[in-house]
Amino acid sequence: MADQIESELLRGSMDLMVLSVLAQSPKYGYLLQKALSDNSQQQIKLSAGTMYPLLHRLEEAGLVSSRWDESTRRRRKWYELTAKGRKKLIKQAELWQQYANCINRLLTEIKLVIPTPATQG
Amino acid sequence: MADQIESELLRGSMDLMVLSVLAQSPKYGYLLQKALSDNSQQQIKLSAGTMYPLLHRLEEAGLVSSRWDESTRRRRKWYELTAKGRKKLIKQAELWQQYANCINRLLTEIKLVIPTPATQG
DNA sequence: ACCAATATATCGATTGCCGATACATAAGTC
DNA sequence: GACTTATGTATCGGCAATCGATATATTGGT
Repeated sequence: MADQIESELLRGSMDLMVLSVLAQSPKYGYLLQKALSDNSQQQIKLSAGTMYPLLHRLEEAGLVSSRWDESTRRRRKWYELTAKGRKKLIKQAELWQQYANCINRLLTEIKLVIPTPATQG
Repeated sequence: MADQIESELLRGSMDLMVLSVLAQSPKYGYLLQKALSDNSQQQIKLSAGTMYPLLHRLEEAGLVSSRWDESTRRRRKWYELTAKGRKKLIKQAELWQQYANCINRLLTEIKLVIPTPATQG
């Protein structure tokens, strides 16, 4: 089916996607990769080289917190949203809606896109 | 009203926006800035430092062609889409739709997870 | 004479993305 | 036993996009 989405378009919204997947439930990195892939019909692949630095940045910014789990056979670092992270997510989601509406309006004007009812905020 | 959209989210789709605005009609840089701003309810600002290199890249890639107009009092460099540029735009627009749908699906799902905080024990 | 708007352009700093690489354990196969 | 694949976290270097600052020049208004 649909190919993986070009990285060009992804730039800048990886944070939003990671935050939204973590909002569903806490996850460790490897699980996050799978979840994002599954949730996007395998269209969005988050490489390890992108993901781990990203998670570290999110933690640095206080948007997620992490905790090592050594009780399992494989050591895993679990991440979960902080209260700050949830607020940020909500804000970023609203921003995204605005942004997407802008682009859709542009594309609609040149008739490349069939107008869809505006997504609710 | 709505603020200008954060550059974070914009990264990677400036090409698409510029191509779509140029698809409406040929424009020179300064006019393109105004058009993009107007078409987005002043939400998207394309700085000169971003735009000119971007236009040069698009030309380099054969997606737009340029022509100096010296007949007016101010010299202007007009840009218009090439056939290749139109094809690229159509392809990018489709890709955008896919991408936007992915994100929207993610954001829709978390709304089930983040309802009102009232019911939380 | 002065200042804002128009018009194009480059440069450097910053940052995000990603392939390559490294390391380690676990599970399955020949 | 040897080999491969999957799981799991992490860093590094290269590449490319964004943008503020800066430069240059003309036009129009007060």
